Amino acid sequence: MILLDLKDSRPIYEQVVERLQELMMLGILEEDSQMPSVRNLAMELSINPNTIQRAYGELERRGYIYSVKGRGSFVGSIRKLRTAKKEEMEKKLGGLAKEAKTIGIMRDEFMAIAGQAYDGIRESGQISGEEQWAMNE
Amino acid sequence: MILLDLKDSRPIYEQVVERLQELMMLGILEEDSQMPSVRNLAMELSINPNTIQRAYGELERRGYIYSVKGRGSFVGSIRKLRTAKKEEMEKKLGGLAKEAKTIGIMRDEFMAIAGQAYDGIRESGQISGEEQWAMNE
Amino acid sequence: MILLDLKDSRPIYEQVVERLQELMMLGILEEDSQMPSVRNLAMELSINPNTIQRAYGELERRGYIYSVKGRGSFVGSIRKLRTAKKEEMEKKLGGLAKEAKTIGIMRDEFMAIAGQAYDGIRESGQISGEEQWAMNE
Amino acid sequence: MILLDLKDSRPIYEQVVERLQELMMLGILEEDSQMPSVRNLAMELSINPNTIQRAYGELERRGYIYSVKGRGSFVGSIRKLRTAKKEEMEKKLGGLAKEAKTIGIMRDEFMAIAGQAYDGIRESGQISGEEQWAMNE
DNA sequence: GTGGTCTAGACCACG
DNA sequence: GTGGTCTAGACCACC
Repeated sequence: MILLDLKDSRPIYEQVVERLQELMMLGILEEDSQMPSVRNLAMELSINPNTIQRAYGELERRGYIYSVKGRGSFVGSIRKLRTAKKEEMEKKLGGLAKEAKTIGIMRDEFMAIAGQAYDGIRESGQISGEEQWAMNE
Repeated sequence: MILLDLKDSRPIYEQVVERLQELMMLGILEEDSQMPSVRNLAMELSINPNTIQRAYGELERRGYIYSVKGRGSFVGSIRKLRTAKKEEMEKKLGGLAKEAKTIGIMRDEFMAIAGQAYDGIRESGQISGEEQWAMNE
Repeated sequence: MILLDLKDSRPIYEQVVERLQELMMLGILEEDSQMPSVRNLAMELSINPNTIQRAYGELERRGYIYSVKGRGSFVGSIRKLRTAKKEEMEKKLGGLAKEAKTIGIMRDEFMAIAGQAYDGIRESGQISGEEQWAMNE
Repeated sequence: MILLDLKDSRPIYEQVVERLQELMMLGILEEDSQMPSVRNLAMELSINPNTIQRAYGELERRGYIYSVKGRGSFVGSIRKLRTAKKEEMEKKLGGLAKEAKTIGIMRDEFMAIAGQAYDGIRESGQISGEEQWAMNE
């Protein structure tokens, strides 16, 4: 369920955070259901529990999960988060648009690229062998 | 010509790389013209020559400049670079589109956001048109 | 009578302690009356008896209740407790005042904030007056 | 300059965060000045660098400092933070007021306590021997 | 030298 | 069993 790319420059804990967010957005991790325990998930991904701990900390700070000592971590209210996530995306798109302008890409061309980007998504980065497979739900 | 933001979390060499790319795209640094020398540029920006060295290394690796031993570095073929840069942008947009899909944003909505992003770019304290000069070429 | 919020980050035993203190302050649990037995209360709240045990331990340590071996736990002298509780609050307020001073808040401003805090307490989704009952005494 | 109370139940990194915030608010750590390095501060306080790292991470997240890899950490814009801090304080006071109401403290009494708290601040918790002294500026 | 990430292993509070 | 904190020591990217 979670693929780690050890070759990726992004830190592992961030990859975990992002992937778990996706799983919630997709409804695979349901609201108020219990998250895998820090230790279990760490074992399944063959990484250190501290790394998972940090990922969970991030998720809690961002409101995606809530944790209770001695009981576990649980999926938070997803509806509220979806809008926040959307705003975040708008900001990223804004940055990209700005970049496009500086290299002389006009509006029409930019929109064309965007449309084509949305339509033809071929799994970026064909699975490169070194990736790890873990956590079969 | 180059503005460094020391408060920016991005490494300095990366800021230099990006800004130099822009200057080429805008035609301010012309094809086959000579780049400023490493030590000169370093002095003008008041940063370590190693940092410029690294920036130039990056630019060469990406094909933006070519160096001739004993003579200096020169701007590469801009036309080729512009297409490369555009492809890079397409890839980024693709990633964003993929992300949008996972949280349930449909095509129409995505395009609307993209258009709005291109049109209404208000950047906090942006100096557009007449940029500040930290280095006179 | 006691509402537990499993989503609250505070430990359950602490929620129980606080709520029982309130019930005494409000006179709902009367002086020298018998407290519910550990196992009864645990069953009614559907939580582990150990948790109630710990809550009672805390209450006894703080002087809110006293236990008689073989007979049970009983509510202590409320008058004494009220003053203790008030002192505790004074200490907290003192800490807050100290903090206020360090960031340059003057007396007038501090008092204004305090007054406004006492008057306008709008709690999100607060059930005031007729609270929900999780346990009928 | 920074006192750690190892007996305090609050985690060390949090004590460090709070103390550093105070030092900024008091102007002892000036805007845009460089913070002590992670390793140095850790050594001076005789704690693990990771703990300082975490404290700095918190401070950066909250906007109190900004960090640049390879250069160091620097004090951020304090003016903006002061207002945020004040709002946070209002919230705390609100919680305290609510608590006061539940135990039957009326408005007049609450205000009296608040005033007295602001006036007579005797350093809470006389230095208890076990505290550590470190980081003489 | 700097900050940032990760691992390994430990201890604590909570249920 | 759970999450949370801390230590010790390592490696990396950056300047």
